[in-house]
Amino acid sequence: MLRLSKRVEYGLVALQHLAKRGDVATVREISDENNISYDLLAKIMQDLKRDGMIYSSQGVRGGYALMLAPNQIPVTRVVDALEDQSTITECTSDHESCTREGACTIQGPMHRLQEQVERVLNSVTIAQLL
Amino acid sequence: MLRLSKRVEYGLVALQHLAKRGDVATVREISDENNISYDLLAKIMQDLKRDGMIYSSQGVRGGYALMLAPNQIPVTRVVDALEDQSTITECTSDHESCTREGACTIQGPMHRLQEQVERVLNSVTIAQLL
DNA sequence: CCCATATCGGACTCTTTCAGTCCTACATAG
DNA sequence: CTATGTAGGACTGAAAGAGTCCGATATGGG
Ligand code: SF4
Ligand code: SF4
Repeated sequence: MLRLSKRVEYGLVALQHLAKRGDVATVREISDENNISYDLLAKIMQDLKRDGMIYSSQGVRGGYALMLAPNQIPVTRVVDALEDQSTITECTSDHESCTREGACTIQGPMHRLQEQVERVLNSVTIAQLL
Repeated sequence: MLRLSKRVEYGLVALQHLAKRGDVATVREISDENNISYDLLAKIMQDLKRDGMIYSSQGVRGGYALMLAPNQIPVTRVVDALEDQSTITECTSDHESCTREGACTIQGPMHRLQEQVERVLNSVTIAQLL
C-alpha cells in the first residue's frame, strides 16, 4: 500500500499541536480543534507517551506535553512508535521475516531502498510541520 | 502501513528476470524459478502489460518481454502500475480525496514528503536490480 | 485442421489490517 | 469527594491483501 496510517497522520497533527502550544494540552482539546475522533486519538497519545517523546499528567488540569524539542522528533520516530509494520518490506524489518528470504533476488536492492526512505523520513521533524 | 505490496515485489522480481533474460519468458518459467504463485504472478504480468512496460505474445512459444530498456523503468512506474494506493496519504493522490482536507494542518508537509519519496523511488530502476 | 501452450480476465475465498467505538479502572487538583 | 483527566483492554465493521479457480481466447506447429 505504501501509505501512512491515519494513526501516524493524527499523531503528527497532535505533536504539531503540542509544539505550537508549548504547554500541556488535553486529548479533548486536540481532538476538538482538529476534528479527530477522541477515542482514537487517546490511544495514539498513549502510544506516543510509551515511546517517551511526550509525557502525561493525569487528573484535573492534566494532559500531554512534549518531552523533546520539536526539531528533535523526526517523522521516523513517530512512525515507529505508532506503526507495527514501518518498513518497505518484511525482510528489511528486524522483528519480522519473510518465507522467501534466501530465494529472493531483490533483497539487496530493497535494503538500499529502505535506507533511502528512512533518510527522507529522518530529515523531516515536527519543527518542519510548523 | 508504509509497506510495498507483494504484488510490487513480485513484479520487480519478474521484471528483473525479464531483464536478465533479454528474451521472451513465460509466466510459468518466472514463477517456477522464483517460487512465486503462478496464478498470482499471471495477474501481475497482465497489469504490467496494460501499463505498457512489457508486451505479450499469446499461444505456443509466447510469453512476456520488456518493451523498454531496464534503466528506463523506474520503481515508481512499477508501483503505480500494480498498486491502487501508491501515495503516502490520500490527499497527495490525484484520484482520491480525504474528508479532512481543508481542516488538516499537515497537508503541506505531507505533499513535500510525498515528493521526496517519489524522488527516491524514481532514482531506482530495474537496471539497478541486476 | 487440431491440439498443446500461452495469455486474458472475472469471480471468489480467506486472512489480516485499519479505523473507530465502548466501557471500566485509576490518578489527582481543588 | 468529585469533576476532570489519562490508562488500557475488548470489540466491531469495513477494507485491503494474498492467493485460488475456472472458463475464454489466441497461436504456432504437426
Ligand atoms: S525477501 Fe523478497 S519477498 Fe521477502 S520481503 Fe524481502 S523482498 Fe519481499
Ligand atoms: S488531508 Fe490530512 S488527514 Fe487527510 S490525507 Fe491529507 S494529511 Fe491525511
